[in-house]
Amino acid sequence: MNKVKPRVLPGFMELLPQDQILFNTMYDKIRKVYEKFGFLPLDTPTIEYSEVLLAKAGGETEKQIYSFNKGETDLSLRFDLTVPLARYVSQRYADITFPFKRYQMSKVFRGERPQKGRFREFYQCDIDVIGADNLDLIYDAEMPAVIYNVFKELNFGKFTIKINNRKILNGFFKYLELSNKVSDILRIIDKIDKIGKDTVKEELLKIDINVDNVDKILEFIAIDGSNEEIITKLKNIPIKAEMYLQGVDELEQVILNLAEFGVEAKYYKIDLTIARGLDYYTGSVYETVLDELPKLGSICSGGRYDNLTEYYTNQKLPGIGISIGLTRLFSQLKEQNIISSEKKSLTKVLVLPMENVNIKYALKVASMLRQKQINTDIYYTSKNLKQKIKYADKLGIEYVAIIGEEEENSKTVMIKNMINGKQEKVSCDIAEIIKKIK
RNA sequence: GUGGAUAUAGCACAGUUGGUUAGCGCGCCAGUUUGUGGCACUGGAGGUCAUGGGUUCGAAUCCCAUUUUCCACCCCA
Repeated sequence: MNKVKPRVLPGFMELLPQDQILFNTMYDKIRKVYEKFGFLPLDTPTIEYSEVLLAKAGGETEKQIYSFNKGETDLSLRFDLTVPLARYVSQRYADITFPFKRYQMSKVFRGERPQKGRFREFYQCDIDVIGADNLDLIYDAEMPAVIYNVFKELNFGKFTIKINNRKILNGFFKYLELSNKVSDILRIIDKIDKIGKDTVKEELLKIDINVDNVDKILEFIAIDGSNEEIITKLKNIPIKAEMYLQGVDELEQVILNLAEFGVEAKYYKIDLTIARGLDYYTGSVYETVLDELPKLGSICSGGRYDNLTEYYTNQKLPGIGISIGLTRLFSQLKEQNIISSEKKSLTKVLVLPMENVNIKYALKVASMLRQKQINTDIYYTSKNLKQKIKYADKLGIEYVAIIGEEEENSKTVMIKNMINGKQEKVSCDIAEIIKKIK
């Protein structure tokens, strides 16, 4: 009989248990920090009506979305968690308490060519705050504060949260009378870290911006210094457009507030080249990089969007959010050996009943341990003791509880420490057993 | 969508100008040890050499096509 070759689609990450344990550890750490800041869990459907997901989309997003039909219905797999959130708050406006803070950590799907660090199915770990009518500027500082706490907790080394404000860029481009090319310009300057100043200049010239303005743009986004110095320089530029002034003002507030959130100053930095490709951002924008691994690019990004729900409702529901691409982050850090899998099992004690032993006794021992919240497994398969112990060894299980005829008759358990090889017979009493495995 | 590579055992690979029965390592199974793992030794299973066609006395090796996967661009997490 011809066998079907077992395989998974390219761009879909699938892990061995030891890697999955590591992945889940990261996932749990992120979730805990999100919850610590008051974000509520949300789980929207993986599949939505195409018209809902595509309400706003266009261009690249639309090309990359997985769509299909079931009967008469046009369906699509979600390609991010932000659009479903916009749908959710628009739909459930009456039942939600605002400001609505939610987190969602789930898989999203994008039908693009997979490559290094680029998946077609991947986890996004999002937090967003949605306000009714307005959303206080304090949240623009809370977002990076949460990021700071997450990456401190994950402990991958020094990182920098780069902060900018779209209003500053938009105001500046308006001042140069380039308003009709804003999204192209943003996309190009956003790549400056990757492609360099000269290529950015070339590309800007290519979209018909005159040399004079190209130089002004490059000069503007190159403004550098301490956060305070950058703010001062921005204020000294004689642009009177309200949007620009408002952007500078917001950015200044965010920087001031961040200190109040207890974020160490060296972990955040104003960077005027941060533009973000997505065009729905309207205010603060963020990108986070690991200082030691700049090649990974942004490991967490987001920003403020004021109009994302306009396709679903007349209610004004401004929001702000950030997203960690966990699948990419995990795969890249694993490849760079920044993180490595240590545990192959979550079992603390493996109970090994010998042949001829009444299984009831083994089950009783396991139950006692489980009642004390100790992860316990029993090896049921009929094999010799050597193989059973080998199983524990291969999975890195710390303790085995050997139960043979001797133990059963004397109501004892042989507890063996697999790390140092020592073993000792103790009476079948949970307190005695716990003493041995602590 | 554009460009460049790749394909040999479960995994990672070697395989000479084309030459008998395609190899090594890891992993897997068993034994040396029937109540004790890691180490060592011994043995074993596992391959239509991606697929199809061509050249040749003879193809994993050369040619063509298809497929696959990877890398880069675009875009993005």
